[in-house]
Amino acid sequence: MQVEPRKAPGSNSGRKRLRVVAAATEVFLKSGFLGANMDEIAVRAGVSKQTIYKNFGSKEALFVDVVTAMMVEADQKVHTAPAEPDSTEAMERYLFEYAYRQLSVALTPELMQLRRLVIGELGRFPELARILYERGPERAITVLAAVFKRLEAKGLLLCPDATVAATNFNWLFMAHPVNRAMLLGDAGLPSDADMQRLAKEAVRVFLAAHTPNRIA
Amino acid sequence: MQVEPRKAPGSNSGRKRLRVVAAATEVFLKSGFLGANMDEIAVRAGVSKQTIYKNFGSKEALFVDVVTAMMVEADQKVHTAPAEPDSTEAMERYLFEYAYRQLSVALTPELMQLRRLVIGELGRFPELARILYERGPERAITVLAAVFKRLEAKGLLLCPDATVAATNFNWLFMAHPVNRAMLLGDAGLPSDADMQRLAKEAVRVFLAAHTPNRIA
DNA sequence: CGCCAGTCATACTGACCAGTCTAGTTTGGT
DNA sequence: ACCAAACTAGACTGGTCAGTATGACTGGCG
Repeated sequence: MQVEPRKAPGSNSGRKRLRVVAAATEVFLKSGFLGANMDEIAVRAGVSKQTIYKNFGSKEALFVDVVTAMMVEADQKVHTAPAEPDSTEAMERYLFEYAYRQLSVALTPELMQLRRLVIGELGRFPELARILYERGPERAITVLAAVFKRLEAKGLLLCPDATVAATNFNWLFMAHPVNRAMLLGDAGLPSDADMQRLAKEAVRVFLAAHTPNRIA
Repeated sequence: MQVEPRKAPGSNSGRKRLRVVAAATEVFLKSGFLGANMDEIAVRAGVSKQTIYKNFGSKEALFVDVVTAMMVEADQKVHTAPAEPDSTEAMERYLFEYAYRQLSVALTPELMQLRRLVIGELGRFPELARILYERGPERAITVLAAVFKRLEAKGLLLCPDATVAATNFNWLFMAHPVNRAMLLGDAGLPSDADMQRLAKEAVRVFLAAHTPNRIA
C-alpha cells in the first residue's frame, strides 16, 4: 500500500483528509482502537475506504495520526504565559490563576477521553503514551519549575528543589479531579466553583510549605 | 446458556474455576477486553472452552468476575491499621509509614495494569471503574479523613475539612508515581528509595499546611 | 461393576472486519 | 476540451473469534 504524501489543507484532498481525521477522532474516542470500525469512519467522513487507506495506510497509522493531532491541538490551548509576579500577594494571585487555568483547559471531556484511550492502549502504542506524558504533566512541571526557580531567586519562594515543588503544586490541584474523571467519567468532572476551590486550596497548602517566614 | 452455581473451592470444579480465573486474569491484563481470546484463556487454564462457558456464561461476565476478584484481592493487602499516634513526633512517623505502605502496596505492576485496563474500558464497563474508584482512592481518603478528625480532636492537626486534608495528603505522594506508571508503564514505577523520598516530602508539605503553630 | 455428572478435544457456525479489488465517475490542471 | 489523478460504491477475501454442538472420556459413588 502506497501512502500518498500529505496534501495542502486548502485543496480538495486536504479537506477530505481533515474530514477523515475528524471522523476517526470521534470513532476512536467512542470505541477505542480495537472497537473502532473503518467502515464507520469512512461513512462519517463521507469518504470511501480507499481514500482513507490511500492517505493513512493502515488503521494503526490512522490511530497514531489522530491521537497525535489531538495532542498537538491540546498543546496550543495550554500554552499561555502571564507575566511573573514580583510580590507575595501577586504571587498568590499568579498561582491561583495558573491552577485555575490549567484545570479549565485540561479537564474537558475530550482530553479526559483521550487520556483514557491512550492509557488503555499503552500496551499497543507505548510511544503515544510517552508523548502524552511529555507534552502533558512533564512539560507543565518543567515550565512551572523554571518559574519557581526565578521566584526563589527573588526571595518569594523557598524551594531547594524546584522540580519537586512544581510537582507538588501541579498535583495538588490536578490529581483529585483527574483521577475522578478517569474512573467516574464526565459526570465526575468538577464544576467551575469546584475548580476555584481546588485552586485556592492548592495555593494555600503549597505556600504553607514553600514560603519563607510563614506562620500557619 | 445455563450458568452453573459456584462450586466449593476445594472440589475439582472449584479448582478448575480458579485456574480459569487465573488464566483469564493474565490474558485480560495482557490484551485488554477486546484483544483477549477465549481460546487462549482456555488453553492457559488447561480447560476446555465449554467449562469456561458453563461457569461464567460469557466473555463479559468472565471479565467482570476477573476484575472484581482482582480488586477484592487488592483490598485485603491494603487493609492494615496501625495504632494511631499521640504526639507530634509519633504522628510524623505515622504519616510517613502510612504513605510508604500505600506506595509499596498500590504501585505494583499488576495493580497498575488493572487500573489501565479499567480506565480503558470505562465506556464498556463503567460499573467496574466505579468500584475501583470506591474501593481505591475514595476508601483510602475516607479512612484517612476519620483518622485526621481524631488527630484534630487531640490538637495534633489543624484541618477544618478532614476530607480535603486527606485528599491533599493522599495525592501528595500518590499522584506523581501513579501518573507516571499510567503513561510510562512499569519502567516508570518508583524504586524503594523513590518511595521513601515521596513519602517524606508529602509528610513535610502536609504538616506545613495542617499543623497548628508551625514555623517553616 | 455401572452410572452419570463433569469434562475433554475438536469441529463448526455465524458474525465481524481490515484491507483489496474493480469498474465507473468526478475533479482539476493545462 | 482533454486527460490523468483522485475519488466513488460496493463487492470480495481471508482471517479472527465468541459461542455452540458433538461425541468420547474420566472419576467418584452407590
